[in-house]
Amino acid sequence: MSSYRSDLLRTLEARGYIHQCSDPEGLDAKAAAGPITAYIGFDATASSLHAGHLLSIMMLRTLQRTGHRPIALMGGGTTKIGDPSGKDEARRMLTDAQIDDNIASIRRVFAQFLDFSAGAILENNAAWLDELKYIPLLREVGPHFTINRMLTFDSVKLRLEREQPLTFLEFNYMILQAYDFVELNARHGCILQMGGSDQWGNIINGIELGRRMRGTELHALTTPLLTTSSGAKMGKTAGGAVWLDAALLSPYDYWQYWRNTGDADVARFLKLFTELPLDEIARLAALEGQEINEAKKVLATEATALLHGRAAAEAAEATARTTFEDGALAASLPTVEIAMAELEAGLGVLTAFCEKAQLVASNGEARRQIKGGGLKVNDITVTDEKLVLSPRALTPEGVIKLSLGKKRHVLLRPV
RNA sequence: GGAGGGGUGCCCGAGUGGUUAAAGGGGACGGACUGUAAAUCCGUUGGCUCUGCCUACGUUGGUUCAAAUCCAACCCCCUCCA
Repeated sequence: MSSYRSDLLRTLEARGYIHQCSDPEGLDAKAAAGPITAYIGFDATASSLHAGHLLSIMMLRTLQRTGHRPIALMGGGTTKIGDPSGKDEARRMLTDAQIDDNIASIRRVFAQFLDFSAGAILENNAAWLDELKYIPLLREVGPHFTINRMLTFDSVKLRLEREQPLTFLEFNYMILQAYDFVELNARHGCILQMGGSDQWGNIINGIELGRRMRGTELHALTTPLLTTSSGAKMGKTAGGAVWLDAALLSPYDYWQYWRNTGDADVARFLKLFTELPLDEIARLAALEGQEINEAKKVLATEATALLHGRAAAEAAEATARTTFEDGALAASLPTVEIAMAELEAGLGVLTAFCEKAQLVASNGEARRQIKGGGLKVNDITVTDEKLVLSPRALTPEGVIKLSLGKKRHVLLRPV
């Protein structure tokens, strides 16, 4: 298997990043001969990237670490179209302003993973797509695409087969993504586009277009579609998506996400989402039973360190240790401040959990959780929804610990 | 423009006048078991000032003691025809 000569492909292969590659030998030869430039495109649909994007981000990072040049392409232009791949319905239209906002906050994530002072490039395809003129584009690109072939792509076929509407707007997406590849080749000598396996069709279109328009040889490399071993898509958790933004998901919660990885996924995730040497990972992966929890902690800390920094990662680990292993009260748990006067006046449990701590979405949910034994105050299960918290509930540390289930805790601190 | 089909809760999907906050499944959350895992089992899954009230089955009106269910108009989607 490890017949690759280039450091890049050897690393990607060994760590499990490769699903499909258009021309492994050819790409390997180029990567072995000298630095290559490769890109991955990112939608600007949401205000932050989430754990589902992490695989792509790590791939760009690996690229740079093995001596090549990564381009993170913001889809400022293509997001206005909407990729129909894998979707039953067109997504709602975003305004230009929303897209710009999203891009601004997404850029910050890349600053964590890539070194722009060392050659990494950040582009936004709005820079060229917005300027395109319809007729010239049609004449330049149109002849290279046959409708016959476009209809065979999964993204299109799926919609047609399921009798779901596919608008002309979305139908154009693949053309623009193909155009991006050719444009990046012209601008930066980019010869490789990477992405998730669902992007294969789109990437191949870019390769074809490059060959027909310019006679250049381009390459595709996709990652496996990442699911947990239980089949769920990556990147969902109790509170929603696993955002790669401390403002949307705290480093502590991010650490918790990785800490709760299923046994069957630990080795795979260590290879994909940390930069530990493979022999160290092999040692961790060999742990069994309760000991595998050690491997999960390493995974959580390493993954968190990449995104939020080593200090934040270790702080999260320490908080978790105090809370779960020592059963003690960690002052570093998420904390919500309330007015002392409010507490003195008596604070209803429902209000405390819902309005203050926001552990539950409504008073009704708080009631249900109480009936199901899911809420605790200072580690004592709440049995009466009419319970009123007063300053007497304060622990010696001067806080009240509210818990939903076993894992989610919030401290109320009167001020 | 014409003919037909369709729009139900987070998602899928049943329901064609009252006992329907609405079957079933999925997902999600909680509990038990554990190892802060998986699998399994159990419970919950619109809101509130909660033995009651309010909001909800594309939108707006109407019929009726009573509508997701009947009628009208409108909006959107699909199929075929022009």
